[in-house]
Amino acid sequence: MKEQILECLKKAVTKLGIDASDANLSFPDNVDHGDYTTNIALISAGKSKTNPRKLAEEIVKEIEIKTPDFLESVTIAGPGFINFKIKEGILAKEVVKLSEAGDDLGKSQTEAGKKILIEYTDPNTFKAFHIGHLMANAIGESLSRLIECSGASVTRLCYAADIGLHIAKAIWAWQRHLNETPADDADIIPRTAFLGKMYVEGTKAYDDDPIAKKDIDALNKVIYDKSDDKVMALYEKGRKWSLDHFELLYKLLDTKFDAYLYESEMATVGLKIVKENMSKVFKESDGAIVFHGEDYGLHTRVFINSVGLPTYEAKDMGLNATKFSKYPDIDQSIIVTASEQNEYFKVILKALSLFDKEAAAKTMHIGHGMMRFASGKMSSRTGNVITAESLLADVREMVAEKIASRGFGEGEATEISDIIAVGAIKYSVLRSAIGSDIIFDSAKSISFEGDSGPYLQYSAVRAASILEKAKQEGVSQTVNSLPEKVSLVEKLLIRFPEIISRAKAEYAPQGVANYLMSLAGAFNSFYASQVIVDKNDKLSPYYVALTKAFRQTMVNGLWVLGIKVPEKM
RNA sequence: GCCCCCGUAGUUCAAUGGAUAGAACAGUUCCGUCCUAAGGAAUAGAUGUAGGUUCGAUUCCUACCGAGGGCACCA
Repeated sequence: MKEQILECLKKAVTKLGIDASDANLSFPDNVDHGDYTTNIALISAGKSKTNPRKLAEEIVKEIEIKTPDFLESVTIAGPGFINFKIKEGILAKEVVKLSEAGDDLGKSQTEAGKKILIEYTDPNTFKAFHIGHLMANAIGESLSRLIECSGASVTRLCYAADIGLHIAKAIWAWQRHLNETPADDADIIPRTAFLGKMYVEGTKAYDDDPIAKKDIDALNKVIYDKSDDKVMALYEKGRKWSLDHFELLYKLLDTKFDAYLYESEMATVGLKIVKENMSKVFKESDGAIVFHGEDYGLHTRVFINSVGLPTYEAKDMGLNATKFSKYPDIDQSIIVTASEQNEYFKVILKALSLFDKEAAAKTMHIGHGMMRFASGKMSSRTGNVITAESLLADVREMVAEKIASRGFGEGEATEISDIIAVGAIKYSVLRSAIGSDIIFDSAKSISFEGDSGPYLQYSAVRAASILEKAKQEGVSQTVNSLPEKVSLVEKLLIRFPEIISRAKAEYAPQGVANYLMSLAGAFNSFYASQVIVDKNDKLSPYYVALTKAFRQTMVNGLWVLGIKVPEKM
């Protein structure tokens, strides 16, 4: 319908000598204004210095020569907006169609055939998987799903830091606490917690004690060179513990990576690339190999340090090359990290563009905000972090208390608690613009009411329970009568595909989150205002279809956010 | 010092340059024979300051104030 209105609008303005490329249709903020609106008269009146309302009148006159028959009215409002109202009966018919759509609702094929690589989460072995990683994962997963909705195929990559100074710090401390090493068959959480503690201790020693610093730097080289079996045994053990733990979390968070890349594998290839491009891109400076970003309005960064080890920068060069050699036919490579790396990635992409223009053009960095405490930044260096594990445990416990009186079996209760806890956490991340920081105080700041994940899940669950009742009461599946008037629910439902495609175009999952909130709110008002399942009401089959369309839209929309809907809650 | 981001109700967040700046939480009131009250209805409350561009600015530009991030051998 949108296409038909737009075409009709374009025809009308072209006749009046207005550039049709300015023609646009959007959703008015207030649904009373109509289903679609255009500000074309305002735009072109500005250009040609004419009266916008008068111009709008002329446009409407042109449109009215042959108005599409599904339109109720075309009116002018405010300073010169042209509002299109679709006949309510048509909207109702449209919703009945939506109720039969299923899992494809909201999906398109506009990007079919495209291959997209997306890297996110990027945890560090030997360090805690904290709520910042959880945030990164929620955002990356949602972006992946938005892209999948456009028909493109998505390859999810996880790049784990498993080499570098942070690990030398942890192992240095570990060597001093060998007798405290947890057993391999101990629970995974205390094992990785031990590693995190070692990291904090090693970092402190590195900063405070010059001798320890020297030892740790030397140990770092030993790890890169794999020159000491005892050290490597600790390294392998700790690395495996961390990776095993991450895997458990991915499962809980409903992320499935297609491939894992490790920093340790990028060192050699990264060194090689930097050395190959020494003259034109990288330069020697104080014994290190650097890229002079200043020449491009950026800042200088070290790619190979003065003892010949690749820094994160060089390894990123290797990572990038590996991505394009492993997946030669990709159209786009997206990297999602915290926004503290925004400037860093500008430098990296500039350097890359100087020797591989095509790869640089296909690569995009998306910076997401950071989880912060009201008192300041989280820091895994000092151990001032909340681990994903502890947040999940706290939130799960809050959910468990809420559902305790509902008589679920133990297994069922655990499953429901997981789904709701993860939903509550992910929603609290995804409801905001991804670039902005989130102030996080404690699990108490995760909401279960109002603008929250559980509110959305609850609305969908309640809709499911209505559908169940309709089945039991034998309300007819075929819709024979349609209402003359529709509610806000119908008007919002038909927007869903456009909401998804816009969120995808802008890499903005919060557009979906905000939409689902409005939709759920509209449905809950509708739910409260009338009985949906009623055998004596001839409109009941229609209301049931509406509920079905609502339920499916919620399920699909929440899927985009990486949030599951439980059977009951 | 230089560069980048951000300042919206008491709080946490929305708002492709457009119409009366939306929600939620907290506050004050209501709604329990009804499909799950994690719900619904009502009420009060906000664009840091000063300019500029524009028919129109929360949105763009400038300055100031305030808060964050980044700036050489960490990741």
